[in-house]
Amino acid sequence: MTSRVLPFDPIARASQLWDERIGPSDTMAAVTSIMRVQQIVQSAVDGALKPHGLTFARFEALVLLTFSRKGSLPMRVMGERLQLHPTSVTNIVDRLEADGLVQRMPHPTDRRTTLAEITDAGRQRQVEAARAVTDIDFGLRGLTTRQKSQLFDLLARVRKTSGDFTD
Amino acid sequence: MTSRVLPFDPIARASQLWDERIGPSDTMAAVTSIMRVQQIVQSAVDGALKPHGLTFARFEALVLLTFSRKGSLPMRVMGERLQLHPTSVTNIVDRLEADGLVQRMPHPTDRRTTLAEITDAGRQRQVEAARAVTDIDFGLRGLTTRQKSQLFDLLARVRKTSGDFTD
DNA sequence: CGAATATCAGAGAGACTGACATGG
DNA sequence: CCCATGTCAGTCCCTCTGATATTC
Repeated sequence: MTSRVLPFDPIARASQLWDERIGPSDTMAAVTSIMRVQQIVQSAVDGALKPHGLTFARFEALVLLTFSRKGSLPMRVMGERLQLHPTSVTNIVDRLEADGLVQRMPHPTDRRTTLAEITDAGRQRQVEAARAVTDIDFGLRGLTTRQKSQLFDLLARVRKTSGDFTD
Repeated sequence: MTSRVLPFDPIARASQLWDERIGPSDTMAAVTSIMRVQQIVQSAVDGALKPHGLTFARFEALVLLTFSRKGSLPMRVMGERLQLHPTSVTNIVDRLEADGLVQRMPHPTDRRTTLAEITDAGRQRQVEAARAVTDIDFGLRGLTTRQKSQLFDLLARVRKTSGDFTD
């Protein structure tokens, strides 16, 4: 990882140079920061989930199914909610099913669609995994509850403007 | 991409259920949002850079070299600044060099280290690519300058707390 | 018939591990 | 001798494209 502590903020420095030589740097600084923090968080979460045989994407799928009324959802709906490519859904459900955490079931009325149903083992694993990630605060450190809420609000604007949802 | 507009915010909904069934959801909501926005931005930026034969990672490397005093940096330093794994630096410089945008040079005094030096073609490409990404605002839409600055500040706290830098 | 759902094969990206050669 | 630097081979995860079978 070349995990070394720099004596200055590399993004702030790049931002300053960008401003001097290219133009307004507010967008560039925000975007680069998002990229880096995503990397920090992803790495922390994946590390915490590894002992439980999950990645963040698989964990999210498991949580989504846990939260669903019947413990099952059409694969297409999973893709919508998690913003995943259809082939990614297939892949993720493959892995979860291979581990016995999820089971593919036929849809009762529409024979095109496949339901992914969480198993008892899946529900159990979800609880353990949720504890693992909350124990490390999802790798998101240094923010108060209020600041996390601000962060969420700012990012929600971006998601909404980008067409993820309306409301 | 299953690019469909949902009539509600999927993260807000998941956050509410998380709160009811698992515990405080502020961290989960913030982290999930970061993941999603990173995906939005990455996809937009990579799309804008594709016609120029660059990815965001390669673009960042090119910019870093452009900003350097001598137009060249040791690979190790590039890894530090861009927070990249040594093998990723090798990979990225490989691609840039294959496209003639960068040139590997021996270090004048330390024969262990290799310098990556930007070429004239590299500088030119960097200018074109910078225009391409700024034209689409790096895919970061819906925020004012002030909000982008807030976002940067919040994320800088996370980066600093996670040990990216001190100052 | 056209559209929707899911799958598969194959490509590309970057991250990481472990091993290695070279040199300070 | 130990450590630093860079490379290589190989694995993993996710993403996307294009093609396909099935069903609505």
